[in-house]
Formats: sequence, structure tokens, C-alpha cells
Amino acid sequence: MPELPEAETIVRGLRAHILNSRILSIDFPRARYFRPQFEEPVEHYLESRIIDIFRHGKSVIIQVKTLEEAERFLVIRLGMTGQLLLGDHTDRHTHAIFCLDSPGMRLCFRDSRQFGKMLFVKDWRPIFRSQKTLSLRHQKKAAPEAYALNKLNRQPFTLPASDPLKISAGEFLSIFWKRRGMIKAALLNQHLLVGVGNIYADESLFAARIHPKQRIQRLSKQRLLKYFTLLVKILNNAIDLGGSSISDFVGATNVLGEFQLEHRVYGRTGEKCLRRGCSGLIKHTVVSSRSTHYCPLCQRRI
DNA sequence: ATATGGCCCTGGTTGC
DNA sequence: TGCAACCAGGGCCATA
Repeated sequence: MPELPEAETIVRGLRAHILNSRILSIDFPRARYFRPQFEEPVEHYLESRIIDIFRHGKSVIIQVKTLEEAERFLVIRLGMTGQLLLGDHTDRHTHAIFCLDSPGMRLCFRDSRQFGKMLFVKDWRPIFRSQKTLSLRHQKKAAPEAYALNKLNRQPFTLPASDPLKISAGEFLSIFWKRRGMIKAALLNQHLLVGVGNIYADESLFAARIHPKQRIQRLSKQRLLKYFTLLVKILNNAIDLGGSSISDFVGATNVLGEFQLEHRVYGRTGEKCLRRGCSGLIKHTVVSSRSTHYCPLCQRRI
């Protein structure tokens, strides 16, 4: 499943090939099954130029400049099986095709499980906070039609500002220090920190020797700081290796990642712990309804 | 504030 | 071999 390193891998692949390209046409061949969300008509994006491609958490963001010199954004949430591929990749799972001005150049969005989202918005930045969520709920009862519309418009703004590769250790502490609940549940909570998903939560917790169900409030500042250091190290390492190709993930040029070869707990249920001198067997459990892997000897609850 | 479970969806795996 | 049941889970939502 694409997490931060996979999104970053895709972004790097796209940057190398389609920066400064012009979008000639946009097609949604399976509009019955996949509906992008628009703040304004898709026509406004035609003939626009791609001026930047970056990532926020697990989302890939393409910034364009329209013919009227207006900045617009295309936010792509890859979900579980989303792929952004350069070239001709038209099949029954292709939901969006962007023809670009480079000869024969296309950008295709494939997503077999259809958990992915594509949003055409004026601004991607996170200006939507929990208080507004509350007012939106009231609106749902009072005026259902307006609610549906606002929900659509506001969805892109639910992206929070924190990104493990962009925040400082101090900021990380301010989010997690003395927080209640299980550490893995908090790591997966994208309202707190964007980018960490199931694989990298398991792998980083193993590296820091923290049990996935560890109560956060019982962890010392030092322990959390150490964890943050290891998390960033693992994410960077995974980016260097082109991400983890577990089921569907490939980079923009259809290349496989290699970080799955470095996994020490994820998907290794029942196998021997890889830490030298440890005889533990990797256990499987469930946290936040996500399958969770850890070594019961290395990662003890305190 | 935190926890839980359902929903969306398809492809791969398991079991009879 | 065939077919059905089950599982994978990111993000969102309702409910407790």
C-alpha cells in the first residue's frame, strides 16, 4: 500500500519526466465507477502547465498553471492500490488518462480496488480543522444538500500539516508526548501525522523496540525522540530503495521498489526475529483493525 | 479524547 | 478443478 516512501518515489519519477509539460486532454474512461471531485469544471485544467509535483504525506500533488495564469492543484490519494504511471496503461482499472504535450506522453491513474481519490482543487493546503468538522456535522442534519456539497469542497483540506520528513523532533514530541492510547493507533492517525501507514509503523516500532500496543503516555521523552529518529531513518532508507512493492506498488515508470526486502517484521508472522541473538518468533495481532507484526521479545510493553 | 466496527472495492489465497 | 468464502486495508463515518 502506498505510504510516504511510495508516494515520494512516484513524485520523483513524475518530476523527472513531466515537469513543465502541458495537459492536452483529460479522460475518465470509467466515470461510472470512478468520480474525481472538482471544485470547478475540468475544462479549466485543459492546456494548463504542470509547474510542480510534490507530496504531502501519502498524497501526490500536481500543481498546474492554467491558461489564465491561475494556480490549481490536482491531489491524488492512492488509497490501497493506486498507481500513477507514465505511458500507455489503459485497461479495466485505468480511471484517468492525462495526455501531455510531449509526443506520446501520457499519465495514467490505475486503481484496482478503487479506494483512491482524485481532487481538482484551488488549494491543497490544510485550512480545515476539527472545529469545522463539528459544524459540518450540524449542517448534515439541518441542510443535507448543502452538507454534501461542502463535504466535497472541504475534503482536500483535511490534510494536516505534519509530515515526518518535514517536522522537527520537537514538533513530533508536541504531537505525541503524553498523548493517550496505543502508539501504533496514533501513528496511523493521519490527523496527527501524515505519511505513516501500516508497513512503516510496524517496521519503525520494531527498530525502536516499542510494542505496537504500547500506551504512549508511558513512554519517556527520550524514548519518543529515539523513535522519531529511527522512523525518519527508515522512511529515508525506503525512499532510497524506491519504496516497498508488496502487492501493487510500482513507481511512475513501472519499476518495483526494493524496500520490501528490508522488512524485518511486516508480513513475517511466525518467522524468526532478525535481530542478532534474538530467538523470538514474529507475532501477529490487530491494532486499529490493521494487521500488526512485532517481536514479542524485542518489543515489550512497559 | 479515544476506541471499535462497518463501509467502499477487487484480486489473491484458502478451503471444501 | 471449481467455486465460494475470506482476507488485505486507507480513509471516513457513526456509534459507544
